[in-house]
Amino acid sequence: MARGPTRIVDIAERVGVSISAVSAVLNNKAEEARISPQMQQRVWAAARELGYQPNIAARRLRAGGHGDQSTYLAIATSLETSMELLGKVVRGVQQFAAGSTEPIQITVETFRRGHVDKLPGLLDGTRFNGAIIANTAPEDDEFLATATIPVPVIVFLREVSGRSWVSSRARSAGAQAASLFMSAGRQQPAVLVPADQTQVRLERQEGYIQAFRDAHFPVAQITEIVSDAFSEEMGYRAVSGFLASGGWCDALFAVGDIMAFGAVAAIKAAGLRIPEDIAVIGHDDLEMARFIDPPLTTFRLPLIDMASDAAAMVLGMLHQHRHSTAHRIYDAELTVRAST
Amino acid sequence: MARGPTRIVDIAERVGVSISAVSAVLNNKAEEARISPQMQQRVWAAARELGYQPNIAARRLRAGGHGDQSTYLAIATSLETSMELLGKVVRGVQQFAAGSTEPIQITVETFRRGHVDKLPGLLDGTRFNGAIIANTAPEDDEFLATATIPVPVIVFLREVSGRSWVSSRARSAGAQAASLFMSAGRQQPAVLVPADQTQVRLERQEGYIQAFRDAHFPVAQITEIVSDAFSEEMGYRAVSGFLASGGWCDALFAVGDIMAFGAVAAIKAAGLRIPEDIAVIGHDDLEMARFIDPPLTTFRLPLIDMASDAAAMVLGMLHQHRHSTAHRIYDAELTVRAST
DNA sequence: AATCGCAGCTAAATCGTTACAGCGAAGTGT
DNA sequence: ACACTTCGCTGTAACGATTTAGCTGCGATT
Repeated sequence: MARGPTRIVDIAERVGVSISAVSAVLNNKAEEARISPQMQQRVWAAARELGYQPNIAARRLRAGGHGDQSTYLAIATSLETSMELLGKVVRGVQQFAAGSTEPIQITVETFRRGHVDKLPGLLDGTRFNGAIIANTAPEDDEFLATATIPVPVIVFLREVSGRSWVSSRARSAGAQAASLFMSAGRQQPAVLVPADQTQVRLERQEGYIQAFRDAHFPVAQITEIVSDAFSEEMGYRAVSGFLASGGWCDALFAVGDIMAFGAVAAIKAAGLRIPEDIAVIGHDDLEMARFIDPPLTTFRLPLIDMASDAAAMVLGMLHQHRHSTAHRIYDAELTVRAST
Repeated sequence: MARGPTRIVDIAERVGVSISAVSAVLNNKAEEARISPQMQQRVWAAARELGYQPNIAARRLRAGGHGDQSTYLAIATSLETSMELLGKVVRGVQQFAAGSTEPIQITVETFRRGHVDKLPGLLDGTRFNGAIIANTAPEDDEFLATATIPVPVIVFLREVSGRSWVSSRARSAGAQAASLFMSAGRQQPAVLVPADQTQVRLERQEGYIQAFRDAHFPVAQITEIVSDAFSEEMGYRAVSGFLASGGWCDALFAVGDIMAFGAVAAIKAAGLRIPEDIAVIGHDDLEMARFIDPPLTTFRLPLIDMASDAAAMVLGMLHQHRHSTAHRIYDAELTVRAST
């Protein structure tokens, strides 16, 4: 039993029959192969007792001849994330695959945030031909920067040295939010960030703060409101807590719409008006941003195009057989709505 | 060239070297295997010219010995869907996998709505040991009901005859919404549904309408507002159009929160008050439901538990080697908020 | 008595890759 | 002149499943 997973040959031995017979039975081809009913029973019984699971890799290898030998492109993401990003990435990659001449199989693989090193197939190349990795934590980025990875990999919305990536000019978005607030004459800016920061969101924050500095804005400190997690709920609690404890600001930049939604609800619940008392800017332009009250001023990244591009880059690397890296940076576009 | 995808042996022949040598070079093991630099160059060049892609199945089969021979559990979903459901299903399955003694690999496979029959690996068992299928269209359900599928499959949020499924008591949720409106003395109920209905949402609608009928509610017709798609935007447009064209109702049940969000915005934009003029009930209890203005009364399904259950059922079927079916039904729980 | 047909199997090839155990030639040391 | 090492490879056995082409008895037919 220490032999590891049960194979067809194990069943064959136990029953005392050939592996062809077992295969026929298990594939419901017993009639064609003229296997007697009692033999079928014995095979099924043995399969159940031994806990047989077909080996998918072997099956696919065998079937591969006439079937689809396509390129496997993985979208790897950590789960501790809003699914909206994943949806757009999948859509973008599909868009690329639809326009590609070669057949591409898209799979979504998941890893625990900070544990991308355990992503199956990443280090041994046994799961996919290439991958787009999104939602990495700093530990993941560090791992990716130093590890030897046998398949082409592209990092999404991160800039990892030594790797190819597709990212955004995050600082500039932050700076743009800052100048919008400054030109509106706001006096006390704040920024809402999650405790588990990601690289691009951190850069948005930095760009925002830096822009005030650069403009010699007469404020000693830009208030930083930290939310326990990247969610509506935590955004709400962080801002509620801030306001309840006597905090004050008249301009709030949330580094993600999800948190901005919570913030907007918190501000209204505190009896303050948006934008009169506090102006709010978000980032991501989720569909919901237009439908909250008031509609949210926010930045939008062309995520679908970016993902499509990332897919093209992976395929390019795949064909080059080179270890060169490529990078692409996109700008976020600001949509001004009633919240500012 | 008509041979299909390039294999290692093709490269070996072209370069005039053994396949072991090629393998060593391509796996960056050239140093250990003592392959001369010029030979490495020639191998890489040939690989590039021939467009070599390693066969993942073969690699995994080979590596399988010491590696992870785990059970592959697929979550298959159509893409024309909000990702929020997918996220919860993935989380539920992961939760189950974490508590399971045997190693389970989770993959997300996608299909085009109405084309689940083209889902790779579904008919030939070459991709996964078992699958949870969500977001099917009626055509998909029909296919699943009649097709011979070699792997255990469980349908999520659908009741497909001849298959195992995990679903919800959707009619009863609709009926509950109706009785809430009736007991509040509402006069003219309406229901907001998407044009591309799904089974559970259709049943919510039917249960809602039936409940009014059963109560001999004095209304000839329950207004049905049809949204072009299941999205905030389309929900908004449908309700705006309805109100602008002189339509009237004082109670609206949206079969999904996403559409309810659009509806709420539309009602407010039309100058009507919620719930004074129109009461609104949604379904799904998305996190955002608590943070819109007014907070939305809505139903919640324990999707994560349901998905975990579905995973357990697939594993059960896998071990039984039986073609029996199993079913589980969950009730939605109503959370009353300010929108009613 | 020889042949035929059929039931009920078996043997072996195959899919593409990797790992491991050599093997001949050239160079080095004594 | 001989053994020994190093270099630069080669040959082949797996990995686990499916498929195709048989093969062996046995009863029935001619």
